[in-house]
Amino acid sequence: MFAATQPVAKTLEPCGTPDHEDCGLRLTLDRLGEKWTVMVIAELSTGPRRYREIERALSGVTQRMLTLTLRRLERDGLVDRHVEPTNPPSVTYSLTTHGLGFSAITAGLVEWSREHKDVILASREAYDGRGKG
Amino acid sequence: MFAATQPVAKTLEPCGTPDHEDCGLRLTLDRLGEKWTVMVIAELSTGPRRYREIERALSGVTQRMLTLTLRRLERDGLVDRHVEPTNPPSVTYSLTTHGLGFSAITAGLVEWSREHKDVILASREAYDGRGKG
DNA sequence: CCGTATCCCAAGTGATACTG
DNA sequence: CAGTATCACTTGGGATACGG
Repeated sequence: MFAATQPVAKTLEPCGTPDHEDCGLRLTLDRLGEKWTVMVIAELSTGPRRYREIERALSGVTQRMLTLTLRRLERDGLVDRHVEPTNPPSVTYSLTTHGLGFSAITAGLVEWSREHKDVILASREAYDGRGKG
Repeated sequence: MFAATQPVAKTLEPCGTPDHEDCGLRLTLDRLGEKWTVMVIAELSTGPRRYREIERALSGVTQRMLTLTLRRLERDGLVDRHVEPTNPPSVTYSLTTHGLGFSAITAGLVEWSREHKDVILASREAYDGRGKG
């Protein structure tokens, strides 16, 4: 009960310096900031999926964006792409070991978001409700 | 050693559905995706700071972006803004209890990023190095 | 000291059409 | 099935100048 008024999360400090680029945080945030990344990771976190399966799971995604997202995740070594040379071809995506660790991080994010959704929304309403007395 | 080939992070699945907007993940990701959010949180994670102190700590930030970032964090209830009506005025920012929890989440992100920076960079180089034999 | 107001550009994204 | 190509739009963010 004493920590609330006096924050003590030293872990974060080294990345607030001018040298923050060097700590690699931007690499992660750039990926995370993209619209479909977490949902793709989420879909793959329960097992390998084919392109079409991911597309169907992510309501609203365009082929362009799905492919872009998958390519970037593959480039960063988070996702593995396997092509079965049938006709028509069958392409399967899965998380790498590296990607699996990433999915654990995002899982914490998802959980926190779900738990604090209402707090955030309420806070916004209160904030926006100012302007008169 | 058995988990690497068969991912099992069920926690993520509910947010990959078409109803993903409802889980509040987007609220968190929108904030996180912004360029200066994590660095502001990082700076405040070790204690309250005045506007000018944050500005100096975040090399390269403009007043416009710093103010924008702080306002959005305040609106979401993550940061508290305290004005001391001196002349000239003194404004102090600090993490709320809510924000402190958020900083814990981002701390995990920072740590993971630092540990995997090299893996990501190497993976990119390997990926980009394709095109010939 | 602590902001706000404008302008402007680049990047992320969506829509749509086409292909091996 | 699994993409690629093109275009057009919207938003984030930097530069700069001004104000209480």
